[in-house]
Amino acid sequence: MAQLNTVDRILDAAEELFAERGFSETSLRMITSKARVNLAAVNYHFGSKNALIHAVFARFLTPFSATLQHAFDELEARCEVDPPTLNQILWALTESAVRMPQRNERGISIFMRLLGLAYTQSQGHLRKFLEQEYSEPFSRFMSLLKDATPQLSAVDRYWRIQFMLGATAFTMSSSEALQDILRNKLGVETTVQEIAARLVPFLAAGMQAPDTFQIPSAPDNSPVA
Amino acid sequence: MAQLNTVDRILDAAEELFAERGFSETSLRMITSKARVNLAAVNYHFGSKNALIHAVFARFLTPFSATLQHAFDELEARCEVDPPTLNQILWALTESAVRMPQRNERGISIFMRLLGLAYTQSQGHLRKFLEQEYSEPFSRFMSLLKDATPQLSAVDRYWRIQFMLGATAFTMSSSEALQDILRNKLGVETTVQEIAARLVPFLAAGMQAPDTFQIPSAPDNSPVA
DNA sequence: GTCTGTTTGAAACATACGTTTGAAGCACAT
DNA sequence: ATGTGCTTCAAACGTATGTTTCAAACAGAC
Repeated sequence: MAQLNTVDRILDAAEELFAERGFSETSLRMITSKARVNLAAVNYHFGSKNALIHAVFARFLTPFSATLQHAFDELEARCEVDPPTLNQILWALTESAVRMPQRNERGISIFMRLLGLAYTQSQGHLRKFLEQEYSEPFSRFMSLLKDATPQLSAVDRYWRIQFMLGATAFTMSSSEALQDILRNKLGVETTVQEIAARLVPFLAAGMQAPDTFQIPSAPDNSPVA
Repeated sequence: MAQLNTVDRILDAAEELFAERGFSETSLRMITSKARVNLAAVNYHFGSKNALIHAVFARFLTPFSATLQHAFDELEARCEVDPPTLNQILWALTESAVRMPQRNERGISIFMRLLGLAYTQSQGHLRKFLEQEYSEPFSRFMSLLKDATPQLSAVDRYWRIQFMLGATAFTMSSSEALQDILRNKLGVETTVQEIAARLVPFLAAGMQAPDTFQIPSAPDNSPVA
């Protein structure tokens, strides 16, 4: 690995370790020793561990957010009259992610895994940070989705978006492990692009599924027959 | 809250706190003070924090596993010739979860959130514990899914199962937060049963989506249309 | 060379954690 | 009443964490 400055070395090490182990489970000492940097460097350059977490996210989220805005601009410009379709929106998102310049071949995996962790781990400060830093592309995505699925009620749409996010974040976040399993079991090689290519139709189909047809009733009978 | 014995008080408190904050972020001191129990009681009754985590899972997973096996038995008995359909399998799973006797009204939320955490926060010891304790119902579920989706290639099925798991684990693991957002934004109350009722059609539709229609190539052409 | 502002370094700090200890408390059979 | 086995308790232990300190090293300007 090239000899980078202290700040970047810390960010690289932190990014990788956070993605591997989560935030609370990664100590500053792990980060600084992986980065071959003095322990105090984190607090000197970033101020605190939480600020370092924010910086890790900002480093890839800020350019991604710009790329995404651009992709959405193009999309809306291309189809002036009708709103973009669900497939178009999802592909724009996917392509923006795939096209992001990666620091290494695992870039997308790490990227996705971190996003999943941001959602999943309870870190209140992170959620707050992401919400106030990147609310614009997010709500724009939501708004596009809304126009693309007018047949859905607001509540249905809300939940189905969560399902999409879940399938994506979860799969991508463990994509390396999943690719390994597939290689060992079926002898198949898979790229992240191919996973995305399988994911988008899945999501689109789920998003456009027929209405909820049944609510399970209250369980007043014995759980075992 | 009724005056239970020490072991149950610890399990109740731990379950709730783990679901709220995750495992690493929950200390034994939080647990014992919420349970109004001496700090040493955890190590006395369970041996270690990890063993306590296992016990929390075992308490609801063991009866759930039995319920599920029973539901699968019924399902296979009901349709002797044709294998159970995808919808039937998913509903059997959902109903088994919903019908589990709950300690309180948030029981299912906690239950689901813990399952989600088990997948995402994956503490190594937890994954190992779950795999060797509950591999049977899991592989049976996989096998049923295989028979229900003969039209899918093994690779497609594999990925789509991951997508389903992801959507489920992810949504359920943050179901309370998502319910809060929905309450504040749209003023809608949602039960876990309703989430499940929305999730199943989404999953079934995604699972049966038409074949992958396109693999994105090097990113210079537009994938849309 | 010397000064100046920035960055690194080794060490310590305060705090929180999981775990262990050993005495005290308790219920119950003898 | 006395002894016994299990449970609770306050206190301490050892370790790991995030953070701070302050001197040393460094780089660039004069």
